[in-house]
Amino acid sequence: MSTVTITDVAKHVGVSVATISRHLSGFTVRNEEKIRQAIIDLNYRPSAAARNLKSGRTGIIAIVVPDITNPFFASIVEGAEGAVGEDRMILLVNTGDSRQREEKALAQLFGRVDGVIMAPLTEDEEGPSFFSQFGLPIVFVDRVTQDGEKFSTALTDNAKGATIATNHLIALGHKKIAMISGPLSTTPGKKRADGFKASLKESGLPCQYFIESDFSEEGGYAAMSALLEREDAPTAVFTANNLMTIGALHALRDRGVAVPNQISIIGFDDLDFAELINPPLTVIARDARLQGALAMELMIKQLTNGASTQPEHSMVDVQLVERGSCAPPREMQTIAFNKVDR
Amino acid sequence: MSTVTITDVAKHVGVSVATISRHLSGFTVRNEEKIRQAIIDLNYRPSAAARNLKSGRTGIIAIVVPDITNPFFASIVEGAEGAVGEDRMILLVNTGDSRQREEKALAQLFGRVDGVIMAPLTEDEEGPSFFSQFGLPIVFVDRVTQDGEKFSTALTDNAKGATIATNHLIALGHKKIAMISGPLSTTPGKKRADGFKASLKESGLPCQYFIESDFSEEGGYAAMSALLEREDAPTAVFTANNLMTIGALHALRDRGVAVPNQISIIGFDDLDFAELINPPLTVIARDARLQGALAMELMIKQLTNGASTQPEHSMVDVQLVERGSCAPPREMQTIAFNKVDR
DNA sequence: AGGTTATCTGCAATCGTTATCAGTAACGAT
DNA sequence: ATCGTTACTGATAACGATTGCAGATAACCT
Repeated sequence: MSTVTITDVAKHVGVSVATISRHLSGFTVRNEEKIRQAIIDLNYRPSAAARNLKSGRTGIIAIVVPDITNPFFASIVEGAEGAVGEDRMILLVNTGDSRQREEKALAQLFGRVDGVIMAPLTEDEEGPSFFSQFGLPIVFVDRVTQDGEKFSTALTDNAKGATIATNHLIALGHKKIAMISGPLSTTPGKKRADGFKASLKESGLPCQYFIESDFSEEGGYAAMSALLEREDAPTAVFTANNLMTIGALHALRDRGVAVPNQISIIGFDDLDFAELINPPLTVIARDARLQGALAMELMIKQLTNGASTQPEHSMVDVQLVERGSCAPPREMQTIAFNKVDR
Repeated sequence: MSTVTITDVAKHVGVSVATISRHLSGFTVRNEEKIRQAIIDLNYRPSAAARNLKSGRTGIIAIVVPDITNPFFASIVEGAEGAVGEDRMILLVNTGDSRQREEKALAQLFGRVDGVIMAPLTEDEEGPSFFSQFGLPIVFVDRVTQDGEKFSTALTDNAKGATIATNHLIALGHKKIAMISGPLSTTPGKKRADGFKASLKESGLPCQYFIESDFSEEGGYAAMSALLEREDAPTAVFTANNLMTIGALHALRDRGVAVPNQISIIGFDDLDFAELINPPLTVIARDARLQGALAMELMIKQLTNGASTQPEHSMVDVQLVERGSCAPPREMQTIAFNKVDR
């Protein structure tokens, strides 16, 4: 427990501190064996603080996420963890969706870490980027800020995902398609909403069931409830992230709305239990772990190549996982019936 | 990007470094305003490394968990995050269920952090506790090592939870009750198994469907599959954690076994979507966030009171959340039927 | 044995900050 | 004018490691 330093080891062996230091950094020294033994006997551990001070490196990479209990971000972190390598560690910061905590964290991180992988809360930044003032290497994951181009990024093909989801519903015959969107101030919020709207327009459908929510379970619940209360309710809904999908499903359940009989639903981001619910949930899936790993690789590349490195942009693909929560709209039958009726 | 030090600020203002340092630590100095301005102009940020070296404190508390993608541990982390306070940060280490990574992490953590909150992989430790060799303040959360008594702990009332679950099934009339258990080498694995076995014994029931698994989704799937293949399959099953519950549910679904009609299931740990599956899942729930917060509080107490502090042990309560996955066994009817038959 | 390398060694400076200590200026009281 | 008190300041020694430099030892060759 005592604080045994390199000097103690040197004295114990009878050599200078320089020799011990050299041994530690892998040089061959004369009393190799004696030193090794002394280190064990004294239970010596080099002071990380002193090393940092000399070298200017900490061997720590920070990951800043808005909400660690969101399985998506947990997977990002896990992926990054897996790619971090032997000689570095990860410092996790959970900003809890608070802009204030995000700022404070970034300020505190300076000097404590070699770089920051982050999913910023919002793209809306007044003036020159808030992040430029810190000389820290930054890699954006999942989300970027306005001037994100200047940094390396590991993003998802959001537009494509939204397009696939929307077209899937359109192909099934839906005309009244709703979207429960994330905040348009975030990258995925904006991009997914854009993809949705573009798909509707391309098919000549009006965009009349668009709700901007907040990526939270509660938000999804509220938005779904609002949609269901409309006189002319939609027949299908695209929820822009996992949490809102859960919220929406709760709302549907609470009101006894049958899926996909009365309403079809497709979510962005797969869920662990998507197959367990009734009916199994159709989703747009992506590899979050891979995305986290990519972000870490970009960071490490930047760290090893020095500040001169050009920013790189990687993107993970999305894909449609059809299960059972989407079906043709009930109106299809009604319309057919009407035709016969005439 | 540049590396502006306290000396630069001192020169810029025309005072000594000592004055700047004093200003930074809150003393009143003469050129207050000038200094403040210089700090902004030069964009000076005190070097954390140098401060650490002087003070011996880092302001960082590590949390070591086996698997961050497990929602339970994610909540633990979130709870701890919430209780960490203004002037400290959290360093997350995900050991990925690897003993090797756990050891390495702990060694690397030394000197980098002021304390460690950890959920160790296993209780089985040969010889004197592995952790004693590090002079780090340690708080165990959810799990302990053999000599855990010497450290502060924030645990769950595992025995009580298992007892409630088992008795719930017994009260419904089940005789053939299975348990898909976690590793008996872990605290929750052992304690929950003990509670299960004690409950059976108390009711005079044999313990013939006990499977020791590994707290993973795959493990739960395999265990459930094995149970279903037995000639004399159980009528109820108690799964010892969230992941294994998910795995078991998948196995049931894949084989088309009806819940709770053919088999009842109760899980330890609530799940976000427990209400969404069909039927809604009955579980033993606890407040993981609270547990994480408690662990952090114990750590902070230890840090502020110094090493002299007596270890404290806190425990979070559990409770039964009845939904729809448990019902009386079908045999009840069969038996009645058989009797009539004779 | 002598000379020339090739290795290894210790000394001391350095990283950026804080703590100690002695010192100076300002001010009021005598 | 002198003294004592208060309130601040600057120089300097740590904190524990790394590293360039110069010197010492060993190894090698003729």
